Amino acid sequence: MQLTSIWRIVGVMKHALNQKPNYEKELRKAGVRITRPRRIIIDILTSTEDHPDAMKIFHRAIEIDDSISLSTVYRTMNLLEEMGAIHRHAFNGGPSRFEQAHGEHHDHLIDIDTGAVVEFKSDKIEKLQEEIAKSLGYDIVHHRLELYGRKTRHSS
Amino acid sequence: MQLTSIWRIVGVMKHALNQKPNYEKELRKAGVRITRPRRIIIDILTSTEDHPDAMKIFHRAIEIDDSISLSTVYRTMNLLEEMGAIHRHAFNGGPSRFEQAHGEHHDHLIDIDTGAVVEFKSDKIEKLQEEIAKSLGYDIVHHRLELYGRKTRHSS
DNA sequence: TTACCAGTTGAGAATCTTTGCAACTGACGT
DNA sequence: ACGTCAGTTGCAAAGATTCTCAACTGGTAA
Repeated sequence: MQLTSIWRIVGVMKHALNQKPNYEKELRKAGVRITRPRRIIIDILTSTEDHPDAMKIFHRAIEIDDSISLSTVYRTMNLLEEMGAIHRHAFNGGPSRFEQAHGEHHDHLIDIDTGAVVEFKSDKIEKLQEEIAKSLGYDIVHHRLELYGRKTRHSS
Repeated sequence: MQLTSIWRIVGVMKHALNQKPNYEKELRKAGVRITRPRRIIIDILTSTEDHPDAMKIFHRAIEIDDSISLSTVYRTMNLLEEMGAIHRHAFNGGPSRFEQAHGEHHDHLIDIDTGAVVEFKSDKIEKLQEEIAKSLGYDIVHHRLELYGRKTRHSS
């Protein structure tokens, strides 16, 4: 898998660095209260490699503290998404699934046949986005870029 | 509002041209059956300027044919979204709202304070997307780019 | 360490969206 | 025109997500 200067596969870095960002500190700095349910949910998200949906997160959470409610899971997912700490994916009508943002922003390429997600990042695209927003009179707070594709068929 | 070569505001074109794309023909060509409910829903979408949610579309639809069901509205919205004929927007937890794609693909800048949507298109960004997908071994089927921003504050 | 209070939670109701299935209907060939 | 059948539909039920509100609890300041 080759890397060029305009983008790189963040998934690679993720495993290479293998260190959890300190979300607690970050969130606190942003004025978010760190409660017991939130700490547990964040722990679950930072220590998994898959893309669980709300119900799955809920089940893992009540194993640690069975007083946590599903509402809180949903509320926390929305909060973390707004804070940019996690990303949400939705495949053909199914429930939303989440993954941590690994501290760094990145975009997604979704395989429409398998649902597999490849993470990548392009500074060039981000720069163009800034340009566009500026000329429309806006400052970008965050963005979402999802490419939906299918594996290239080589001469069959 | 100035236009440059890298992007243009599609919303402007929309009003300037003011002509409905012939979705029926397009969809038929793509192998989609044009049923009575679908025709009605498409008519509603192509003749409105706002961004109605499923319930609103449903109510407008049953005024024309009261046998149409809400499920069909939802199913049709999903179908049209997959076909690229409409776009879906979701603001802070509320129900999804839809708008026709005006035949041409375009991206969105969403004002996080007001929910206002500005449509734009950048060929440069699309080209970069193609490049990235190709080097990851994929062909892009469609994509979604949403910028979330806030009006730039000028020297106050 | 304590009291305070705005922000958060749990529980369940409400809302939004998808699904299963039997009945129905476009599109196509005759 | 007519029959056929895969694709659609309406309905009801299930599933997913948000909301309401009284009770609770982090963070802050005395």
